[in-house]
Amino acid sequence: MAVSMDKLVALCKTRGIIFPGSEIYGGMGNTWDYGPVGVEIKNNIKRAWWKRFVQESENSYGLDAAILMNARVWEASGHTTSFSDPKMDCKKCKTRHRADTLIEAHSKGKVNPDGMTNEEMETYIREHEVHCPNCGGFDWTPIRTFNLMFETSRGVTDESQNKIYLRPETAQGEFINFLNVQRTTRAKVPFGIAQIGKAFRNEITPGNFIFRTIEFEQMEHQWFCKEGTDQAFYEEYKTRAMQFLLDLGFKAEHLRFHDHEKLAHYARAACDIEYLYPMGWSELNGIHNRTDYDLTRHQEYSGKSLLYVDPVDNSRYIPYVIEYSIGADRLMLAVLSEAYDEETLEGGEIRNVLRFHPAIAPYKAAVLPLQKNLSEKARAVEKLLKKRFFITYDEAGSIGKRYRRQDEIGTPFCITVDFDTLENDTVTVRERDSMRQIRLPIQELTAFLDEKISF
RNA sequence: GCGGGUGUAGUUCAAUGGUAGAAUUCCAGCCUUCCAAGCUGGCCGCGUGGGUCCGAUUCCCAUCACCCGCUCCA
Repeated sequence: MAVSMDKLVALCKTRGIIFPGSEIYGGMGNTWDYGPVGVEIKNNIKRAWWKRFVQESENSYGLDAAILMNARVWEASGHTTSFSDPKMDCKKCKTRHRADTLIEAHSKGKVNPDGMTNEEMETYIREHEVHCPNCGGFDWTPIRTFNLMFETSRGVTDESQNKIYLRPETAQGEFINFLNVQRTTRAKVPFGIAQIGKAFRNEITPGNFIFRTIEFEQMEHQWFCKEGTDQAFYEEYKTRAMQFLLDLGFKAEHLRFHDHEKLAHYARAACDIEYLYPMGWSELNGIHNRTDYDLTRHQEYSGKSLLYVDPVDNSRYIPYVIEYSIGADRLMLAVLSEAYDEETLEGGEIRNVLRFHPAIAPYKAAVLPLQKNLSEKARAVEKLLKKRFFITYDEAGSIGKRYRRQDEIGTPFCITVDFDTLENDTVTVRERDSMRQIRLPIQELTAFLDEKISF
């Protein structure tokens, strides 16, 4: 059953998963704060990804580069000049359009506006009489560009200010540290650099909850390889990226590949994995063959050699890069949508259940005394398990109510301490999905949970 | 950013130009031996800022946020 975005947002807010940003000041568009439960889920997602793509991955290394970088980085990457949308308004029907999209559509793809300046695009549209696709009118405002990079400044006085940017993507951190990582790890091509970090885009956007936000977190794995091997690695990454999602518990029918027909000028191949979000199919992650474009540009702009010297045959070359990139917040949204379930009870009442993979669940288990006068023993069990796992404790209300509270935030196991526990040190372990109960000795709980939550 | 709509406890929803009411959640107590039981008590609200008015949650303006389209892509 597909969940509506409204319900998901409401559940996230009431259960401490995600709050609207700056709420007490009336909010701040397209920003969201992860609450006590949400931050655990998100961290678990990031941890699972890191485990798969760094810890268990062949020849892969982590990195955490600075958000603020020398502004020249963005000149080299092309963001300073081209990372802005050239927009024109139709004066007749008041709709806004992208100039480059208009040109592309008008020429049926024969003209590539990527390299055109705003003046050239305006001239093209005037000379070819490109009409408004909405109302058919031909009365455009001049192009206005919206730079998508957040600007700030370095320097304490106005006079000494230097304009710098919050990074609009994390990838450049991997590219500019390519040789640092390679030298210090003595890695041989092919090897990978992974990074999880925040990026910022000053977009004018409807958000769709955490799908598109002005501040977001990317998880990226750049694979540096020799030209000629690139397309094989590209295909391999498509498989790996898909397998990761399936292992997290995504249903195959909620995922699909989308190969890009239209490629960025530097790219050799590009493909997305799309997910069926509450608002429809949309991108979850991207895999791009970026060729040697990025490293070549940085070599050119920095004046520093970024050649890799093959220690075996002493050949020198700039590696090709396969980029695998997935938005942590988008994956969070997808995980929440996928986990969301509604159960209709006998009385017709509907309750929510979040069915996360146990590795992703915020709390691995809840410790519940059957009655309040068992709390001392229950607290002891909680204390024992807390050393190893993220555990919650609840003694308020009936046992059934407490089971369902835990279901709603996706806790996979409830551990109930009852009067028999006092006699023989065993507890009831109730599983969220099956609602089945088993009896386990307290000393076996750690091994039990360890096995269940592994990813 | 443009066009349309909406803003009342944590949530769902009332009422009102004269000090906002319910259900539920939550908290405390009683009760309670495994799937939202019951009883008693309690906490919490008119998005923000102006204006009109003796008086504004209510009328007007602005602003902010959210929803639906345009737009966009990690």
